[in-house]
Amino acid sequence: MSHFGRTGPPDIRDTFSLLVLNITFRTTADDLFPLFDKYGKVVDIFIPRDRRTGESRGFAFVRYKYADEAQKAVEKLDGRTVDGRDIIVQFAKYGPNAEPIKKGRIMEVFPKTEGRSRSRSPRPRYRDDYRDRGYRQRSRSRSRGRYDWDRYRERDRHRRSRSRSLSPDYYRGRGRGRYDDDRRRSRSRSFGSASPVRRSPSPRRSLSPRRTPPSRDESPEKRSHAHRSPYSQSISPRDRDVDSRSP
DNA sequence: GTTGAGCGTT
Repeated sequence: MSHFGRTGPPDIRDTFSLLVLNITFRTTADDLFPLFDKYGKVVDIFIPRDRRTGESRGFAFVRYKYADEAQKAVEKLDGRTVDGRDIIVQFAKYGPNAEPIKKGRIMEVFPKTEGRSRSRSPRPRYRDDYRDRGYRQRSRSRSRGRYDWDRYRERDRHRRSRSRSLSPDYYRGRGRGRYDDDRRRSRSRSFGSASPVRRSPSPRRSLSPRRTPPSRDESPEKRSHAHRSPYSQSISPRDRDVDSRSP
């Protein structure tokens, strides 16, 4: 396989997804491919990006064809320094559909590792050992605490009075718990078409009655500036050549 | 332009 991430999940019939955390925000699938491919057959690599900025979130998903290979990669690449940062490789806990992995799929199905002390406990919880080392002494302050966001919000308001509901709302959805709730709610809505509207059609207008130019859909300039190729997800640099080549 | 807990797309 040359390129991944063509148009969604290729085929997850018996593939094992590995979650790579702590990767730099600049690390791309192309950088992870050679690393993971060396330890096994990588079926696909996907790096979730942010909808707003489009930047990597700091973690990636590597799909292996075989569990033993995935386990090997986890043991070999877990803790390795990539791009100046030690990445964390572990088996994905949830599936692509925000659903828990079924048993016998990704959890632990390595009869070979039985000899190891890691028979059934691939990992205590998270990187407790890492914390012990003092990797995260700064507490679990998230990426952007309220501090930064507060400043960002103010600054934003000064610029274009961007709807602040966008920032907190978007990040609020990060919790998968809300997904479940949302989904369930959606189903309920189907049941009763005459469901009470919970959200106003134009909440931002109420929030910003002063002036909210809808023309600025979403900083078209920024988007234009973002020369992020559409295959940013794919790790096929050759495609770019083909596309760049003259007719 | 930055950031650092976590779990994913056409």
